[in-house]
Amino acid sequence: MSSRSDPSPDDQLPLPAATFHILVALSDADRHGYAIMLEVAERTGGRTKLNPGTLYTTIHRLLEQGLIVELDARPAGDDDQRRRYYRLTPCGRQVAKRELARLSELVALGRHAGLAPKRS
Amino acid sequence: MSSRSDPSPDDQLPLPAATFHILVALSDADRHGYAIMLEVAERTGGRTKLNPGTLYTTIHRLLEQGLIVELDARPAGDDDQRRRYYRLTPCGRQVAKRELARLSELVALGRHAGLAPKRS
DNA sequence: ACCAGATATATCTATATGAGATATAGCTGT
DNA sequence: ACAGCTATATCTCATATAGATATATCTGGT
Repeated sequence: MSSRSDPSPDDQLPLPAATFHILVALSDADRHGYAIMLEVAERTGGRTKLNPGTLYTTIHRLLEQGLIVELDARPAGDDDQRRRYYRLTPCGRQVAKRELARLSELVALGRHAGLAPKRS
Repeated sequence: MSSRSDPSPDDQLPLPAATFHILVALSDADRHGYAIMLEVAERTGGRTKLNPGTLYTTIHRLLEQGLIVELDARPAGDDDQRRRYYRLTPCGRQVAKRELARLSELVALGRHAGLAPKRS
């Protein structure tokens, strides 16, 4: 799939599904990888589960692309040294917003075409 | 990404992006491949364009999965023998609906997390 | 009738993404 | 000390998409 003649922040759209889930999970709090996994499962009512392979390779890609950053310090009260915390960058938030807008249009498209969703 | 413990019609969710676009394009009319391409471009305001590689390989997959069927006869008035027309099956429509519902939940998720889309 | 260009389908290779398995180490409670 | 959960990481394989290319058919102009 291609998206336009792209001189803009839409370059990386559409986002892979796992990527979008991770950005959403980070949109309201800094989290470590495993917490992202749990958060996605919870928010989707268990319907979508990231597996480790997808999760960590996607995290690495997001770091390279500058959509998220790793924090130096753990939040106060957390001394589990294994955890690595990540935060959405302004750029990452921007991309997530654009993707949400795109998905939103997609949904509108489907509805107008007569594909009313069962619920929601 | 995985979707549950699947004894149901959600087996094939989440749909690849191109797949969903094709199903939507077929949801209100029978069309041939090239027409699907144009339809998707038009419905998305030119923002999403299927290229031939993606289009035809996806069509073959959809035929195998029984989500669409190829029509024997061309619509009256069309004598372009190159065209191959496709129609959404009841099963295909069901899957498209489920996918729409899933996307719809995704959008709701993003909104609640504070990612308000710019427009729409 | 001829030709150019658009229409239409198809296939090939390469890359990106995701699933699933496996590994390893640090925590927590008993 | 041990079991089991938490947490990150990596490997291999399958699938999905992009992009290039090929080829045939149709349409309009001359």
